[in-house]
Formats: sequence, structure tokens, C-alpha cells
Amino acid sequence: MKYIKDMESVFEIIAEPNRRAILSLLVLSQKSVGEIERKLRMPQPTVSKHLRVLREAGFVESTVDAQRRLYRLKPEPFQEVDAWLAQFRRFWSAHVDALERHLDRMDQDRMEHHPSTPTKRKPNEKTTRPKPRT
Amino acid sequence: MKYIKDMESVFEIIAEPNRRAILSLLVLSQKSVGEIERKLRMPQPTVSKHLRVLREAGFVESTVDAQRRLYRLKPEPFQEVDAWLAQFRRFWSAHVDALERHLDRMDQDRMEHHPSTPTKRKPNEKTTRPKPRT
DNA sequence: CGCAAATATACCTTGACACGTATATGTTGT
DNA sequence: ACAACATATACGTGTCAAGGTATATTTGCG
Repeated sequence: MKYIKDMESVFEIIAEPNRRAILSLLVLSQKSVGEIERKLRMPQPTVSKHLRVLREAGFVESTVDAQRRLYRLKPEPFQEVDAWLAQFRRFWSAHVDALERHLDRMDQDRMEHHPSTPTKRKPNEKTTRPKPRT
Repeated sequence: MKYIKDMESVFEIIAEPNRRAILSLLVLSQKSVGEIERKLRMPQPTVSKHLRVLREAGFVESTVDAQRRLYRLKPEPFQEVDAWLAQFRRFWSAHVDALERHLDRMDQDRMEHHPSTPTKRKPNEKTTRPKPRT
């Protein structure tokens, strides 16, 4: 009964705030452990341990630079998150569209009425107002 | 000294596999607790508890339908994840571009050596990618 | 009214994991 | 080889969240 190492899902990895901070820092450029430690003001063992998790999950890779280790991002896990998110994208953009149409209608109403009459939604709710631009 | 309840980050919410399963199920259409319970084969209290977490995090909302409660998705938290992911998108698409260029070069080589072998590098399949400027 | 169905909640236990502190490993320069 | 630095790991501890079981709550129906 040997457990090798349960490779955890990318979602568990990015659930940790400090790890997200490290990733956001590394997106700018590669950095050494010491740099991360100073910029994020977290103790060095904490940084090292999180980097280990990130490396084993494929989020980062490291190269040796003298006594330092330089860590940089790898793209694959992010793409995995993106792929998961994709199934919801159509759904939520539909909602955003609905919201935008609604706001457009409100704008329209304000324009047509007069600015001095802040009133409620009235019967002409079905203004056939076509496409917004952009 | 009562803490209301610290609203946890969207990332902690989606870190849980059962919750991701529920979300993926709800993207198709709204469902009752019992439907989720049966389709995902998880005990009812588990479903209810996860739904509670999802509701409090804004991932779902519910309406009452007789004895049932119908749960459906809400878009905002997904957009939040997407927003976080956005900062890495430029980075990773650069990598994808590099990979594609590399594969293109390989194709090129193959074409030059074996003109009869059709290669199927399709431009721009589904990779959301901003305009590369060389 | 009383029973059954659907859902929510309470309580307990267990395991994972993040942290701090201490120490090990490794590398450079003198 | 040694000192100083940079990074990794080991160990003990506390917290918190997920699961299981039992029970409460709400609503529909005969």
C-alpha cells in the first residue's frame, strides 16, 4: 500500500492565497526565492514550501543560478483552469448580454423621457431596441 | 463578538471536487436537490451542504417549487475567476504561440522533405489569444 | 389531522494542510 | 577548508472543512 503522491487538482493549488500571490508576482518576471520572500514579506520556509507545491503541480519551474534558484511560470495549469471555465463562459456571457440590454434600455428611457422625471418602469417595456455597439 | 461569516474566496469554493461537479451539472439547466443527489450519487446532506456553500458564495441561487428547491447558476463568481486568470492569459498565449511557431517550423520541414504529406495545422483553433505583435 | 416526501441543519470525528521553529543541504568566495 | 549566504526539509501544532449519521423543518396530500 504505497501512495505515490496524490497529484492534486489545479484548483486546490490556487485556492491558497499566498500561492496566488506568488503566481501573480512571477507573471511579471522570474524571481529567486529571496526576492519573493522580500516582496511578499513571508518567511522563507513558507515561500519554499509553496514553491514546491507549485512546482509539483506544474505551475512553475526552476533553474539554478549560482546559489539562487530562479522560478518562472509554466502555462499548462492555467490553461487547464481556463478549459474548465470554458463550459460556463457561454452561460455567463448570455447573462452579461442580458444585463447590457437592460442597461441600454434604461439609458434609452432616460434619453426619451426628460431628465427631470425619474420614474418607474412603465408599460412600454418592450422597446424594440436593437444592438448596442462595441 | 460574533463574526458573521467570512466569505471565502471563489477559489476555495471551486477547490472542492463535488462542488465542481454540481456546478457542471447546473450549467445544463436548473435542478432540484434530489436530481443532483441522484445524478451525482452523493448523499443528500452532502448535496445540501455544498449547495449552501455555493449559495453563500454567490455561485447559485434557489427558488422554491412546492417541496423542491430549484438551484441555478449565477454568473458573477465565474467572472471573478476569469478576471484573475486574465493576468496570465497574455503570458500563456505567448507560450502557445511559441509552440505553434515551433510546430509550424516542423511542418515546414516536413513539407520540404515530403511534399505529399498533408499537415493539418489549423490556424487559431480555440486558443483565446490576443493579437501577437512581433 | 397525520403521514410521507424533500430539504436543511446539528453534532461528531477525522484528516489535510498551513504555519513556525529548527535544522539540513548546498553553493560561493576567500 | 571554512564562513556566509541561499534554499530546502523535518517536525510538532492548531485549525478548519468535509463526510457520516441522526434529526429538524417545511410542504403536499389523503
